[in-house]
Amino acid sequence: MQPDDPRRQRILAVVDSIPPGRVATYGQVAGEAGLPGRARLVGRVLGELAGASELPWHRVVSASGRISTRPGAGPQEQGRRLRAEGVPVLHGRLDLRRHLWQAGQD
DNA sequence: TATATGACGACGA
DNA sequence: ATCGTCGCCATAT
Repeated sequence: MQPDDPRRQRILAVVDSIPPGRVATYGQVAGEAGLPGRARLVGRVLGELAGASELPWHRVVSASGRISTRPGAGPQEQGRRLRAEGVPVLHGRLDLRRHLWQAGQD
């Protein structure tokens, strides 16, 4: 996946549009990016950011309302950032009903 | 060329 | 609610 791959560009643009205090699922981001059914691709792209980004990558969670596990301190950091903007995270979980981003509604 | 492995998700049991 | 299974597809080996 090249840095200038249009799919990657669209995915990052969608992530960048998620407002503070709200979260989006991997599948939701994929759909908004014009890549329905490619949730894994979203996770893959975010993984390549490796924190070296200003993008709100922490606002992307799984469809089950959980912070996806991964090696390292990523998950903990994600929970920390979400709580910092008003999204309660308990045991790696949060209430999607309450914080899911309604695309195209800001 | 072939298999394994994921920041995933929908479904059925 | 939890667990397998399967579809998905870019990368790594």
